[in-house]
Parts: sequence; structure tokens; C-alpha cells
Amino acid sequence: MMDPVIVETNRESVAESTAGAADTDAAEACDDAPRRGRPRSKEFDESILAATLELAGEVGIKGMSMDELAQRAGVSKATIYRRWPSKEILVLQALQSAMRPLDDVDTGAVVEDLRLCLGEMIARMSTKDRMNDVLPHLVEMATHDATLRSAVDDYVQNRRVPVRQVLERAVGRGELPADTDIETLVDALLGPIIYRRLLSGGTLDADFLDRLIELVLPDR
Amino acid sequence: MMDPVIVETNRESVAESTAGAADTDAAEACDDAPRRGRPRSKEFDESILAATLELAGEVGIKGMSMDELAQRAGVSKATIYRRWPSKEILVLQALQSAMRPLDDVDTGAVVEDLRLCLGEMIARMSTKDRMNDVLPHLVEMATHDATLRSAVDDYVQNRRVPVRQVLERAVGRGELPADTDIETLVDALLGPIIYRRLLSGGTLDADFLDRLIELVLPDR
Amino acid sequence: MMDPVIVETNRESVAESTAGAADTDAAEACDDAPRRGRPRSKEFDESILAATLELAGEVGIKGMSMDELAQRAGVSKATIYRRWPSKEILVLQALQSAMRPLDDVDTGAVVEDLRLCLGEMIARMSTKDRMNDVLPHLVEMATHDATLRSAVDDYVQNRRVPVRQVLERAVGRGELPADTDIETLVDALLGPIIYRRLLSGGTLDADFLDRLIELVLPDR
Amino acid sequence: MMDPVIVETNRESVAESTAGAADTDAAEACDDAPRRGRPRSKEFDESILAATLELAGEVGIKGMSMDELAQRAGVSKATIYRRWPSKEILVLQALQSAMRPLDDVDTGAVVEDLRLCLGEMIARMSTKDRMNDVLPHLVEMATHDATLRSAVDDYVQNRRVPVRQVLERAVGRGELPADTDIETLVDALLGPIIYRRLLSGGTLDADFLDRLIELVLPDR
DNA sequence: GATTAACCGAGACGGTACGTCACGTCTTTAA
DNA sequence: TTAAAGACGTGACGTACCGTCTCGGTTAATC
Repeated sequence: MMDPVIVETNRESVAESTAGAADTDAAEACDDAPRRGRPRSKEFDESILAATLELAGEVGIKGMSMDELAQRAGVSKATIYRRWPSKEILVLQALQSAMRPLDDVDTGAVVEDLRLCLGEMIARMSTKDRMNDVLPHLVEMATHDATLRSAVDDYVQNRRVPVRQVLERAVGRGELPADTDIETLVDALLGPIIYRRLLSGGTLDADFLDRLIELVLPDR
Repeated sequence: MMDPVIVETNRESVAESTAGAADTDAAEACDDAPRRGRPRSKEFDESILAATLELAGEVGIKGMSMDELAQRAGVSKATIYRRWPSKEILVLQALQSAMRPLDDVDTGAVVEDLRLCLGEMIARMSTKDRMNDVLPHLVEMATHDATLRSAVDDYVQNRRVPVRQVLERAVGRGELPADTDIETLVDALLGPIIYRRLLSGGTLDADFLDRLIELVLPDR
Repeated sequence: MMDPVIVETNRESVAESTAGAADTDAAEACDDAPRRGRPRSKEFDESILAATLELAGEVGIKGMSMDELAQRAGVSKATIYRRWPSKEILVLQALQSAMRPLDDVDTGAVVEDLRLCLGEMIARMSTKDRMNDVLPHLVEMATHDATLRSAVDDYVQNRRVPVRQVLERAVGRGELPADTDIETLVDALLGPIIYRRLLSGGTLDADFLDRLIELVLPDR
Repeated sequence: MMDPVIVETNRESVAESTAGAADTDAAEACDDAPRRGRPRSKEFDESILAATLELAGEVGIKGMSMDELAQRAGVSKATIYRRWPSKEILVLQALQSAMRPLDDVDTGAVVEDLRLCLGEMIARMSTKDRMNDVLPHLVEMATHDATLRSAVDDYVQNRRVPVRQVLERAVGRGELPADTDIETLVDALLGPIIYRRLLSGGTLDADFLDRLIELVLPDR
């Protein structure tokens, strides 16, 4: 199930990083204001995000029109734009809302931890979660629109966190040397996975994962 | 300087890989045909591709309008569409035409080979070549448009080739074990670089490259 | 001055006669419907029609581009196409909206009636009303587009009505024989006028009108 | 069969009336010049004109593209433009080439003469000769293009000539009064016919013709 | 309960780009 | 020189989409 609290949290973090741009939902930041008038329907937040994931997965971001999205979500376009200032921000939000944090695995062995952690990541990419196809679009957007940059950063960092934690614990245990360059290590693990997913089209399975880990963390 | 021969070569390779889709320039494949009528101006091929690289680098693919592109190239829109069936295919062609093959380095030591080969790759990404920002866009397109898929594949494979050659030579020399999984190794080397370039935003310098190679090919 | 009521009336009459073709403004026929959404701006209907008359009069139908028309009307192209499905239909509508009904003259003498009625018609053709040049274009269109046919018919019939009324009254008064073939008579009066206007280029003045009437209705 | 001599004659008359515009076929005026190089194929003149009549009759002038016309005539576009400077001029030529002069009837009775002469005209309009639909287009063109005006005039005058001759003979015989306004009379006869053909859509048959003549030339 | 402020659906609107098409010219090879 | 083939500039076409705005009507909190 999707937790509306997470949605709200995400929205605010974005509202901050895109400061000045979105006066649309500025009021929501100050919770103490009594807020007169009819409140926004919570149901719509969810149905819009869900429709976004579904539709963008089917036809891509560029292929997804806001009119069709509104229809699919059973909502009017104004209702969407009252909540998110642009298509890109909406898509990003939808991504974040769908991204449940990876379970923080801790088996005591770094190789096993990585196998589980990255395995889950691959599983999400491979199966239902067609929204991964959407990431590149956001990247290009971010290249030319400063507003989106930090939001995309947030999104990417979320993926790094669990891997980094696994590695840091391994350093703490002495399983990895204390001077290990963790950031590079994270890149060396995530990079090939993302690369296969987006570009090379190589298979993404447990076997590949084993070989990758063996390559980067040999003899352990 | 841009070599027209390369342009031609690239065009044909794509024409093959997108067989059936583009009848636009199908005739050019068979060289023996007498080729009647006024021939297409070679100058325009170049000026259009050059303008594409320039303009897409400045404002991104989405921000680049075909009208402005035509004007910048000193050409009419029809002249562009006579050669390429869509904006995306054009951009892809432009990428390929601009991509000079990496020099095939062979110093006799695999680590040094990789340092040079990948170093050159990073150098191209980092500096002038803003067209790298354009890759993600193509990836998303390719996800939903079969025509583009193989073309993008071509483009990606071109980057893999020199790295693969370096590794195969190392295996031949006995510098790497005979059972080395070369494809995974290529992914492990290219993946992190691409990942940093597109997503994580981490620095791409000689230092990172050294650490990456040390990580993947230790003690050699 | 242009009466918006007339405009509406004309639009609906055409909407009927071109049934099936134009779903664009079908909804407007049923007045009892609650009419949801933002209503179309009445001002734009008028400004578009006015700009059409003005522009087509200056440069002809073929010379009139929809982009320039939109600009002249202070309106976007989409706003035009939301109301009329094609350039030709729009021009026809503009013609009809501009065509004030001829005053129904009744002096008691058929010759005098015709002199006034046809004189007014000639006056409108000769002077300001450059839109007359546009009629031939519509005729050719109508030849190959069934949608336009009935609409053009409407337009033509409107010109016949007042002349027919004058003649019918004359028959009623006994001024013309009861077995008068009115339709042929109308053709015999309107035909030469239209012919001179469109083709022969002969003068269209009171003198010609007198001779024409004398010819067709002698000694009365 | 179509007489190439007539074609040639017509072409030259137009070349004169559109002086300055068409240097395309200027050389042909001076017959004594030896005329170097490959001569123009006479066959093509005919096949182009025939294809023009055929195609314009099917889809209208506007619907007829010069590319399709060239293909239908088995000729290249340049071959067409080498002969006629514009689409409109070509169509006009095609009209004239197809228009065999009406037989000059002379039965000794004006009413019978007109019945035959106008009857033949109606017959041609009604049946095969779909090119009549094309006339209005030319009229509008002529309105905004001085070059075409005189050419269209020529065409129109050709229709008036035989009627005028019939009437002049009647005046000579004393069948019509010496002060008859022949021009107005011609308009009164041709006008209603053209009007029915182009606009009112009324029937064009022998009956209508009889009534029309009776109306304009009563009791004779 | 009345007021009021904000919500909602529907869809018009300006703007911008798309990819197509046609005209009339120009450029090549072949006859 | 003409012919066939077709590239080319120009410019309009009609469509699609984004993000905003404007209606009529609804829904809660406040008065």
C-alpha cells in the first residue's frame, strides 16, 4: 500500500528544492494555519500518482499527455496542476512515491548483504517497475533545468544509501579495510547495473550479480 | 574536421539496422544503380549534422526546434526530413557522425591501455561534448520506439568495442586468465563511468579512473 | 454593425445543413443542456469572422493564411479550428454572417421593386464587399466536397428569396400572370448580374439594370 | 481528335496577353529562327493537356498537384514548366484546347438559332465536360492576378461570340429591331445558364432553354 | 443556518512545435 | 538542347500538447 505520509514528505522536500517556482502549494508548508475552504481530496493525490506511473510506463514520459493522464486518473487537469507545477515534477514525485526504501539487510557478511540488497534492486528494475525507463528523461530535463536538478539528485541518492550503509558496516566490522573508498565502490557496484539496464541491454540476473561482486570485492 | 566518408559509413550502418522503417534513403545502399535525378547535396548532410550537434548541445533535444535547426543549418525543413524520418533519428545520426573511433591503444600492459582508452573517453565526455546530455533522451525514446532501439544499440556497442579489444589482447598475452568474463568486465569498467556522468554527478577524473581500475583489476 | 444574434443564427443553420461533418460545434444546438466547461468567447466568433472578411477581401482565399488570420483576429489558430473544421467552411460562415438580409421592398409596382431590390444587390457587389470575389472559390470547393455543397446552396438561396418574394407579390396583385414561371424568372434576373460580376466583366449600373428588367418584363 | 494547330494558336494568343510574364516559350514566336538543339516533343503538349483536363476534372484544380499531373502525363515536371509558366495558365490552356468552336448555326430564325446554339452549349456543360467546374477557380485567381485576367477574358469572349453572331444576323434580317442592345441580350441569355450551372443548381434542359428564350425574346 | 473560501470538472485559450505537402526552381545524368 | 528524376527553398497546412484561465457547481470550515 502506498503511504500518503510519504507522499506528503516527498512533496515538501521537492517544494523546498524548487523554491520560488511553486507557489501552488506553498501554503501547505505551515501546518498551523487553519486553512479555510474545501480541503484537497487525498484520494486524488494517490490516483494521480498511480495513473502517472501506469501511463508513463506504457507510453513513456514524452508520449504521456496531461489530458490523457487526467482522464485516466478520473480527474481534471486543473486538479493536477493545483498540486504539481509541471509534468516533470509530477513524474519525479510519482517515482519517489513508488520507491519504497530498500530493506536494510544485515547478515553479517558484506557479500551476502550486497547480494540481497542489489538483488532486490535488480528485481524491482526487471519486473513491474517500468518507470525505470523514465529516469533518463528526467536526467535530460535536469541538464537544462536547474529546478529539477536537486530533485533528481535526491532520487539518485536514495538508491545509494542502502549500499553505502552495507559497505560502511563492513568497514566497521573490519571486513573491509578502513581506508576503503566507499563512494567509488558504490559506483562500481551500481554503475554496471544501471548501465546494463539503460544502455547495453545485457541480462540482469543473479549470475551477473555474483560475477560483478566477485569482480569488485574478490576473495571475500 | 569532419570526414564525409565517416558520415556516409554511419548513415548506411544505421540504414541497415533500422531496416524497413526508413525508405527515405534506402536507394543509397545500392551503389551500382546509375542514380538518376539531382543528387542530394553532401554539404547539407554535414551542415545539418553539425547544426544538430551545436544546437542540441545548447538547448537540449527537447528545446531544439526543427525550424530553428533548419535555419541554423542554412537549409529548409523539407531537406532535413528528406534525409531523416524523425528528430530522434537525426540526433542519433549526429551523435554517431561526431563519434570518432577511439584510437586503439596497445602499450602491452592492460592497466595502462585502459587508463589511456577510458581516459580519452572521459575526456570527451567531460569537455566540449555537450551532446552526451542527449543520450538519456534517446534511451527513453528507444524504450518505446522499436525503430530507435537498434540504432541506439549500435551507438552503445561502438563504445564497448575498444575496451573489449584491450581486454582480449590482455587475455591473449596471458595477462588476464583465459576464462575471464570479458563482457562483465567491460560493464564493470564502463558502467561506473556512465553512471557518474549521467546520474550521480560524481567527479570524472584520472584519480577516479585509477581507483576504478585498481578495484576491478587489482594488483595487475 | 454586426449583430451577434444573426451570427449565431447563421452558424446553426449551417451546422444543420452540414450535418455529420461538423461535430465541432454540435453541442450548441441543444439549448437545454447545462453547458459545462468554460464557454466559448462570443467576442472571438465575431473577431474571427470579421478578420476573415477583411483578410480574404484583401488577398483572396488562397492568399489568406490561417496563421495571419489568427494574428489579425487576435486569436490562436487552435481557437479558430475549434470552431470551424476548415478554411472553406469558415469563409462561407463569414460570408453568411456578413450578408444582411436585403430589405423587403414593396412599392406596389414590380418593376420598381426589382429596381430597388436588385439595385441594392448590385451596390453591395460593386463597392466595399470584396468578399464577392470569394464566391467562385467556394463553388469549386463545393464541386469536390459534399460537405460544402449544401452550405453553399444555403448561401445562394438567400439571394434568391427577396427576388422571389417580389415576384410572388406581383402575381398576387395580378400584375404578373398567375402561371408565371417564377423560378426561371429569378434566374433570368439574377443570372445576368452574377455573370457580369464574375465573368464577362461588363458594367453593373442602374442603366444595365433598367435594360435587363425591360428585357425580361417588357412593357410593365 | 484534338488539333495541335489549335493548341498552338491558343498558346500564342495567351503568350501575348500575358506579355512579360512568360519568357519560357518566347523563342517559339519567331518562326524563322532555325531552332537549335532537340526540338520539343509535340506529343507531350497533348498528353499534358489531356492529363490536365482529366485530373482537374476528377479532383479539382486545387486538388491537382503538379507532381501527380506529371506522372499521369508520363512526363517530368520540368517538361511542363518549360511550356507553361504556372498551373493556372496551364489549366486555362487546357480549357481552351478542349473547347471546340460552336458550329455557327444559321436557320434563318433567331429563336431556332439560339435553341441550337445554346442547346449545344448546355449539352457540353452537362455531360462529360467536368472542366466547367474549374472555371470558378480561374475567376478567383484572375481577381488577384492581373496576368490571368486577360486570358480568362479571352476564354469568356469565345463563348459570347456565336451568340452575338446569331443576334447580329437577326438584326440584319430585321427580325430584331436595329437598336437592339446586343450585349445586354447576350448577357440575358448566357447569364441564367451559367448561373444555374455554377450556383443555383437548377436543371439545365431543353425545357428551361425554351422558357428562357421565350422570356427574353417574347412572341418571336 | 448562512457565509465564504477553496475545491472540482469541463473545456476554452495562447503559444509553440510538429511532420506533411505543394509550387515552382535548380541540378544532375542520359539521350 | 531537351528530357527524366528528383533535390531544393518557401511557406501554409492542420494537429497535438503544455500550462493557464474561466465558467458553473460543490464541499467543508467558519461565522
